[in-house]
Amino acid sequence: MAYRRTEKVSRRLAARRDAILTAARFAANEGGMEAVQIAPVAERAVIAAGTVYRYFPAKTDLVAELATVVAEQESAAMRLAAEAAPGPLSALPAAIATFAMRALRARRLTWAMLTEPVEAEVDAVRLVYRQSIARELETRIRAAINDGHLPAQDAALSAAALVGALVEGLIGPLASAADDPAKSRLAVQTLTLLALRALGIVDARARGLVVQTALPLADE
Amino acid sequence: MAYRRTEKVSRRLAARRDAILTAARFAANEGGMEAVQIAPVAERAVIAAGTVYRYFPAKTDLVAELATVVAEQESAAMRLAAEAAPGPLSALPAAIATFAMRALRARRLTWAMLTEPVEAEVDAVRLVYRQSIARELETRIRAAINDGHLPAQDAALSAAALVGALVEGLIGPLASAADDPAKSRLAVQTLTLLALRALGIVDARARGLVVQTALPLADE
DNA sequence: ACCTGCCATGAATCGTGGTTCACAGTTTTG
DNA sequence: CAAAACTGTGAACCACGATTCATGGCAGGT
Repeated sequence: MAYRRTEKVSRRLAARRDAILTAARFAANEGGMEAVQIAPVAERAVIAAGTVYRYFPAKTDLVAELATVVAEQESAAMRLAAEAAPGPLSALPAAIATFAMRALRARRLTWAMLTEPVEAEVDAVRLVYRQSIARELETRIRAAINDGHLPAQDAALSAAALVGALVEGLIGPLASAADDPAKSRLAVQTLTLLALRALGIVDARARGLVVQTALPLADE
Repeated sequence: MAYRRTEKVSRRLAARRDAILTAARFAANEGGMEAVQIAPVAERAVIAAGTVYRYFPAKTDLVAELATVVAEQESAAMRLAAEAAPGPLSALPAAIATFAMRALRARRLTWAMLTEPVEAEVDAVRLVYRQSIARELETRIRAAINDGHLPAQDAALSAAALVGALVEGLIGPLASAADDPAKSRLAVQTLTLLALRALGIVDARARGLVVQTALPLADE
């Protein structure tokens, strides 16, 4: 035996792997999925194209991992926000607005992960992200129903619909929300309100909840 | 001078052009945008690949025309349904449900036209479709607001959000709506209800409207 | 019938981007 | 320091799909 991977080397490898993922993420947030190409990503990570394949067997795997990472981060943020809320009712706007704000901050990435298409393989992979977001919402909707804050409804369907509404309203090609923070904030509020009403909370009440929810454009 | 295009020939050319468009539409509804490839489309239209280029200078143009045609058809259907309604309030569920039902009937096509991505060029072209649908809804929303049936709101934003909600709920990758007509019908109703609530109609009233609206799974 | 163009054809060409691989450079161990 | 095992490189390879074009027909006019 003549070689065993040292701790130091392991760290370097891990760092490089991260660099690749980060580069991919950057690319996606800049030019969408089509920009996630091996050569450019490699360049950004300051390695050779071939090297990428030492870390990921195929591009699909790279994208898959990217989707997983982003999905975890985003749903964690939503969960955190929801759990910080005083009750299941106010947890709803908290989760919704959190998703909305974060989506707005990295809109191209969100769009790429959620909606922008690609080859079938990659598409399948993105399901992960979509699902984790929807599931997070679904959980909150269920809780609110159980507590009697919402009329009975198909929570999964409502959750999916809300994801669609938020994405389309905020970052879809029709979205006007500029980079202007004031406008963004307004858009988030408007859509949160719309989402709450969609779930069956009457307008007046929903407005109250939206106002209550701080909706700060906080940084991570 | 020795040749002038005859009426008969013109007709044949037009027919062939239509055949190509139809083939493309078929392909899109079957395998999404990636299936809209020159060779397969040509084969379906029973012509050679090269011939397609006699009718459309580039694939993008073909897709563009397809998008235009579909957009016109769909928004016309929505308009028709809305105008047949007794008033601006019931025009809303009519337009919404019409879109929903038709989207469901040709889900892959709708998805391809609306959400599935592709190269930037084609993407730009699809905007036509998206916009025409959203605009149709927007018109109805405005009317309902003017008549005092809805609270004041950003009609364009609401319209975009609704398109997103409907698409995501009905034909998104998370949608469960099977081909089972009963389930489809239920999904359409559920989402129409959700959409009405989102616009600010209270649950009970919205339910009434949904029931009123025939929501038949009619054919064109 | 016979020129004169338009029309259709489909094999060949091109461009793009993922993937491979023989070779060069590093690390680890004895 | 040499051998062994691994890691990095980037040019070459491949597959795929849009687009072109030389060629073979067909229709329209004389």
